[in-house]
Amino acid sequence: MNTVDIQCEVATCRPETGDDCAAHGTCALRAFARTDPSVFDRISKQRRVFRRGEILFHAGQPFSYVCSIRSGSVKSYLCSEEGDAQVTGFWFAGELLDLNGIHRDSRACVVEALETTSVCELPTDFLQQLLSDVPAARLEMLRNMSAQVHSAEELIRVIETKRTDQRVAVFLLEMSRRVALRGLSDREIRLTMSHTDLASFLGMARETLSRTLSRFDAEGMVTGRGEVILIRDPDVLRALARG
Amino acid sequence: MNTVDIQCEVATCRPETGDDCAAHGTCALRAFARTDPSVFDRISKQRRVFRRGEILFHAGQPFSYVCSIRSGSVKSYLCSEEGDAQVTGFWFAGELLDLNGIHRDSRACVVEALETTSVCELPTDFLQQLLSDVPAARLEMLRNMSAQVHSAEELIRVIETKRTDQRVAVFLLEMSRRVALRGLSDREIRLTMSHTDLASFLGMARETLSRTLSRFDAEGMVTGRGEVILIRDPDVLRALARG
DNA sequence: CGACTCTTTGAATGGAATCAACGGTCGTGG
DNA sequence: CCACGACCGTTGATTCCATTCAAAGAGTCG
Repeated sequence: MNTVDIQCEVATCRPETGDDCAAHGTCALRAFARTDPSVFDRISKQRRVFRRGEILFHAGQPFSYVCSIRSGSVKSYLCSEEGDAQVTGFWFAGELLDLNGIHRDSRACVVEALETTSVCELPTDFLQQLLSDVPAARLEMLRNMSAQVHSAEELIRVIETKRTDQRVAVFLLEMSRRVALRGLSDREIRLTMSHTDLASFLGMARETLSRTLSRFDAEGMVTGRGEVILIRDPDVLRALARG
Repeated sequence: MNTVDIQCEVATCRPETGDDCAAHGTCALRAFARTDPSVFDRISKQRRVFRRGEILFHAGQPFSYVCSIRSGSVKSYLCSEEGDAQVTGFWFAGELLDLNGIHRDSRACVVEALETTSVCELPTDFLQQLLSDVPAARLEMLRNMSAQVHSAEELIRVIETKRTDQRVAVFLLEMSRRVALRGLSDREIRLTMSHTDLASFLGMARETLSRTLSRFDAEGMVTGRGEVILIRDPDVLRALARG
């Protein structure tokens, strides 16, 4: 068994069950089951697969389960009264979705699959039971939500203080960090979302994003601006992101 | 006993102890002690008072207690490597501070008193114990953190999609909502922070904020732009905020 | 009273949005 | 198999909102 297999031995990530989980040790639900192997089955039984464009859930629906991504990627977005969508995030294997819906017992945003995506669904009553019985689950849940507050505030800081090209640099570096966490190359970024989605997330016009990526390519910082972007010069990117 | 006294009977808010808590039923620590009056004393014993400009804690310090505001107000901010401060939030009576520090066991931001401010400090080991023993505390903590993720995302949406004058309108309405929660007039906004702080929070230059408030005053939507702002025409403000 | 900080207002600059048109890709259906 | 339309991305020209620069005014504290 190699390293990846060892990291995948718990909770949602069991190779022996024919698993497709790509979380590679980053799965937040892992910790929930750490002390009691019997909960493995209960968590891993609740699975679903969505294809590109399919909706995992809509804003306003009851918050009946916590959703964790096994593989693939999704975007979350808000719909204003005027009908225009504001993308609030992109989520990858191992990450928990829509935790900001808990405080109202209903989904805060729409979540849509960006590619074929497999998820685990943890019913909220079972979550409550886990939080009651398993100290590690309590800690993990606190840490996970805390991290989400942190990353939201970090995004605010970037949007408020950085130019558009710096925001793009920050995003590429952040994506690099996230794919590296999952054991993949930190040089190869797969953009499963459209430029329109990404521009919305970064708070700029899609034309501006397009121009920026073109410039990064022309200046040799990255290669490509389509689905795959290769980071050529992380140091220059970091210098730009720093401002 | 009037309504306010009843709302203040628990946890950090007991009039009979000569209390100065202004949370008026919005105190997040309330729920922590709901089922067991004995924890009241333990929570309410840990108090401190800070004067304007004093630091409650610095970024990077160990996360040894959760801090809840009894009365007064504070700002939280990040310091970048270049030394410039980015204000991440303003916090008032009943609100929990720096929950985004939990995931690293260290303070994520600097918190500074904007006026004379009284706080409750709940040691983390005691918090863990409460989360283990008191289901209501678990729920409250989840909801509170979820709400913080939600409000951060809401701020992102506002900053990314609204013009500067719309952001100011949104802020004033949000402040109106928050003071109303505490039983005060929803027409009178006390700005305990400087324009510089507020402009940083809203992602604009302080000159722009100043101009915007002047215009709001001149156009009759509000009165005053100093420490106290009176909302004259909430409907126009709402229409502007909606965009 | 004077030093300091914070706020206000004006004028000029600049960055990003918007408007507009073209090119590429994909899926569909003739 | 190719033509067509829909959608997405690219690039250029123009416009405008907000920042920046600059300076004066107001408030505060020792």
